Amino acid sequence: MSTEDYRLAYLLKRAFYGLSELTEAALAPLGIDGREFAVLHVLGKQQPLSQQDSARQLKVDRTTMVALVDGLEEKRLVARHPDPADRRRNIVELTMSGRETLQAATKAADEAEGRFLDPLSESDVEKLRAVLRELL
Amino acid sequence: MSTEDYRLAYLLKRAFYGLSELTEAALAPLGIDGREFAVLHVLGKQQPLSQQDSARQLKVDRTTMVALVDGLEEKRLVARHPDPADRRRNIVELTMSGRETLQAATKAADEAEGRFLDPLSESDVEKLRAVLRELL
DNA sequence: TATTGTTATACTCTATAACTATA
DNA sequence: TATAGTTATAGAGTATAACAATA
Repeated sequence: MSTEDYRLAYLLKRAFYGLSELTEAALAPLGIDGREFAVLHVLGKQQPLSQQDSARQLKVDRTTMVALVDGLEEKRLVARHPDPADRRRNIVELTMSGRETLQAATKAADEAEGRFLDPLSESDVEKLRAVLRELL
Repeated sequence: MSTEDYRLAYLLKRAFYGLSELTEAALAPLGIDGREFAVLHVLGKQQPLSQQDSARQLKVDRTTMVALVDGLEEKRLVARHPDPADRRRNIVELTMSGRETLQAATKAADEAEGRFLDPLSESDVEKLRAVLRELL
């Protein structure tokens, strides 16, 4: 029952990495990792997006996005094609298989999240989400 | 006011990185970064510690710890000496300057944390800490 | 001139394997 | 044999700079 003055940054880091580990393990059988899931998730919410717009939403560099989309395209989960309205841009869209994988991945990630949040009451979970959203 | 279904992992990551950025900036004038502060903090709570024990508490690899202690020793914030009871071990201790830096760094990090948590009420802050501790 | 995507490159952080010295 | 610290090395993940195509 010690007061154990953990730094907040330490608590947040441990929580993030703890959840990430569970999520990565849950996604592995689907052949994707957490970063790829994040891309699919963003595209699932708002399609179509250019690579640059996707990168902005994920807060990653556009050069990072190239490699990320390369990987997903190789797996046939997304497709690129030039934007007719501005041919400098690549439109990135989920394929049929990408939509299916997104759905399965969302279920797997939700289950991992559920296990991670198991020690908390429903109201604590809601409170945690609300407080974290407030901090954005 | 949209429901904006952010993934929990995304919220935790953003919170962690947001706080980290503020903390790194607050520590920079003291000549240390967040990881070095974490080492000083652990040593401040429980001294003396071997390198390996410090590494375990910080959940980093012992090879990572070598470089970390190298840096802090160069800055004369910690000192290493062999444990007389077991000469394979290095005892790591804060120097006088290390204690002073730890004190100043704690103040700076607390202020950064305060700014980060500014949008929350006192009770929300306590709740956040409690819930995160519960998740460990 | 500015922007998008791309490539090559470099940097940071971390971990693995092999070595040494001690136990 | 096993452990603590060290070193060399390699692997993620990310960012910077430079270039081609397009606006």
